[in-house]
Amino acid sequence: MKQPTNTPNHFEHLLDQHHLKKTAPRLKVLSMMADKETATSQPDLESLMNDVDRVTLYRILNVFEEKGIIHKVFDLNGTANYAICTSNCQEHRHHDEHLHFNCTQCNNVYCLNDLNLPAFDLPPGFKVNGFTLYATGLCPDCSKKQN
Amino acid sequence: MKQPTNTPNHFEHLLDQHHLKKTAPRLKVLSMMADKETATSQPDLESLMNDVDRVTLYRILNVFEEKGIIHKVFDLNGTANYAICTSNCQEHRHHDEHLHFNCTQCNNVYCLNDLNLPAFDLPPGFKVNGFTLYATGLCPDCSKKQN
DNA sequence: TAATCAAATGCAACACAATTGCATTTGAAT
DNA sequence: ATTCAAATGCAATTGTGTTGCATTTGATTA
Repeated sequence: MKQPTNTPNHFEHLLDQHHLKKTAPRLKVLSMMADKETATSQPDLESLMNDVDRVTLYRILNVFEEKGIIHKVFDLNGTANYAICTSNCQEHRHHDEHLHFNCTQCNNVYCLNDLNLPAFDLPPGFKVNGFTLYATGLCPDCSKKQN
Repeated sequence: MKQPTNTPNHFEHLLDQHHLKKTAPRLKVLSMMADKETATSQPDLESLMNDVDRVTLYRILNVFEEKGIIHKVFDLNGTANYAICTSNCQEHRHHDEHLHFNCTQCNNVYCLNDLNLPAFDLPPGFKVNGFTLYATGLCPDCSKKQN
């Protein structure tokens, strides 16, 4: 029996798990990011959270990232984008070893989790902790519109 | 017979090739970035170029990137880092399909060009233009100091 | 080598992202 | 209901990057 991952109940459970108080701003951030196929940019989040102070949003994003609830990825413009981690993320040790696809047209960042990445080699001396494959190009939507 | 890639002469040639005027600030940017194993962060560049206006630096970095002379990579903090492209880069079409390694200790970004990346698959509909593998962990230097 | 002119630089001002310190509020525990 | 650390809100600041315009400079050509 699978747990639902995008219900208000799940969000409260998530905050409990990480010993974080269940506050309105935090629950709002989670619900804003859920149900989105793509990561949410900081500017988008800020306008979505219009009744919440900017500083509060930054602090929420920071704790969420530290706790492994969300992860951050920078798009082609250097803008921070945030997405809820699907699984395997722990405090101070993310396992977001998936593919980030950044569309050059709509600028959306897709987190393609179900892709298993191939192994790769590093020169001696480098100790890898985590990695992501970052690809750019056209997403399905923009690819269609192109024709 | 191989051409040297980090001499003042080579830099002038590089600017000629891309129809850019050989100016003092531009040559300085190139010499600052050359001979470095790692990419140079924007803040570092700015303090190294202390006699050059900030705006000029930004404009130089932008044309160099457009022309394919350098490429930009964001580190874990979202700070822009710049490195001279080794080869294969053309205007508006970079081929920086190499590994970027970001050390979590010293924050240095290594561009490991000689590594050939494995192939990977994408869900249908995505049209890939370019990609980089972005890894985090400890670089050889920090890895040594750790023990 | 002097004149010319677009290209490049410098300066002032601005826009936006992100942080810090401190006062106030609030969720959870007693 | 009371309490208190945790979380939020507010004011101010720092840092990154951009825009418009005046000035300077490198390459061209006379």
